[in-house]
Amino acid sequence: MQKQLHPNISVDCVIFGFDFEKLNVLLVERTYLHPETKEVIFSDYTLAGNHVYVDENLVDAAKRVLNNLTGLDNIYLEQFYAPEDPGRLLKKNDQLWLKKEGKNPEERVVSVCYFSLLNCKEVSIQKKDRNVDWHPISEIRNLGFDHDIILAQALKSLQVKLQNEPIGYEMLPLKFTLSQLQKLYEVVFDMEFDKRNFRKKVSKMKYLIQLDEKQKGVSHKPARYYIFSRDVYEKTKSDILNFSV
Amino acid sequence: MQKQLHPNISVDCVIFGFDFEKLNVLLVERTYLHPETKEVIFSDYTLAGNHVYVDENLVDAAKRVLNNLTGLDNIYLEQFYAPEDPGRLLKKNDQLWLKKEGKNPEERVVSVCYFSLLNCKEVSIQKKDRNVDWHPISEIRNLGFDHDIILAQALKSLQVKLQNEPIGYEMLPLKFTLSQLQKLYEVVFDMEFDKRNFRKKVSKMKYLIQLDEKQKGVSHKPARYYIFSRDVYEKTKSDILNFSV
DNA sequence: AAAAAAAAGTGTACATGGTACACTTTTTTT
DNA sequence: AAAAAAAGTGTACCATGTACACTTTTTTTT
Repeated sequence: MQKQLHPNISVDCVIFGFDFEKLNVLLVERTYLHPETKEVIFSDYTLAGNHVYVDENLVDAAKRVLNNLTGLDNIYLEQFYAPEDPGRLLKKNDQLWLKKEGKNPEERVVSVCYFSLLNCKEVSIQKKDRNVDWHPISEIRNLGFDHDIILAQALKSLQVKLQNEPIGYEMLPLKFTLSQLQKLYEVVFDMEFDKRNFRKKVSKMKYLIQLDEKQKGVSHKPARYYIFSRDVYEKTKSDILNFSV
Repeated sequence: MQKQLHPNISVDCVIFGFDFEKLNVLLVERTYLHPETKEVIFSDYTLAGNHVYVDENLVDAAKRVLNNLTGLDNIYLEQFYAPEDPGRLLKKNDQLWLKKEGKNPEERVVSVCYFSLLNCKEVSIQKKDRNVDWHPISEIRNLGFDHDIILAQALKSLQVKLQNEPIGYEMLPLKFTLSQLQKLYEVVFDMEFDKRNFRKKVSKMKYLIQLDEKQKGVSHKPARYYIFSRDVYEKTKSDILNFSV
């Protein structure tokens, strides 16, 4: 891998995190100070992203961005979109920011976007010099660049994917309870589900394996733990069709 | 739109066409002759694609490529993938070809890929100087560049999309029969369906509207024609969830 | 020690949707 | 008039989705 960033190619990462209560997205604060007076000209948030090295695989670049913020490797990543508009970086604030960052603000940048899935509780965010933190998805608006559009696409793609594959486990700890799993589906789809029906449904998933172990330290009846078996999943998944619309 | 192609950004189009019998893809023949002896060094096929103009929207570039080959506007287009490998154009034949085309073969090119849907019978292919034609998807292999990978992704994306939205109509004439619609689903999913069950299923789709008109000039009982009503579809589509895996 | 609080865990009846399956009808061709 | 070709049609069974409320287990509080 050659150590030079390509001026026209970037990746952006929509990093979803579940904290057992809400669906969150990892955002980077962007505060632009007046070059002389140092007063705040604007301050907002963006997704995590970076240009790719000239000889770097796109998904490797996304992994690098993710590793930079979380210190983690082997995180679930899914390519979902590339913004189409050549004017995607031309808003006034974005231009100021790009200049400050030493970029040529006129340069067209095609960004290939990935979403990744994490359990908030198991990540320690590597802040370094930047202010990086989880934000509940319901409260996110007015992101920098075209990142509102990218985030909206990411959520749709996550929903489609979660309808078709059991990727929710990527956002849960190794051992989790059925209530936690249900809450995860509820926050991703922004819907509530009936507890008995949800359990009936997941009880058919053979790759969901009940442990003898129970929760500890909770001030109510402790729940049974479950684990996800990738092995069982890979062996039992069958390509069922239902062109439902 | 500035009339200069960006050296690092391209679009590729997987143009699917249905001919009432098979699923086809529009391919461009690529024959490389020895610069002096004019003997054929290699000859194969590629998807349709082109670099984008420096100030051109990606989807507009895909529309342009499509219009170039078919003369058509307002064709269904869906972005589905961007190849990730920086070495995607480095195979020997591809390098020869790029040089011949006046491109810098060392230059990294990120391609954003679209699939589009057509009815073969309603398209007259604009061959110009190139040999462009429909190829049954089952017979396609060893495409140039990384186009085998792109095509495989396109087919998966088409299947997912067709399971969730009634985009099959994009590959049929305005008026079509239920047998034609069934055949379309069969070739896309490479499965056979039961006629009665298929009809029971589509009879629930209110945007499928039966006409009084019947087929003419067929040597058997003529079938009723149906049309797709986008209006009815848009009004009745409800976001039903089934996280089925 | 008893009561309250909190969430876990459980079953049934009904409606809807999927699946397996074969013959009659209508039209053209011979 | 008969044959060929594809259109068109219904039922029984099984699986899945949905609506719905109480008991159990544990901790916390009094």
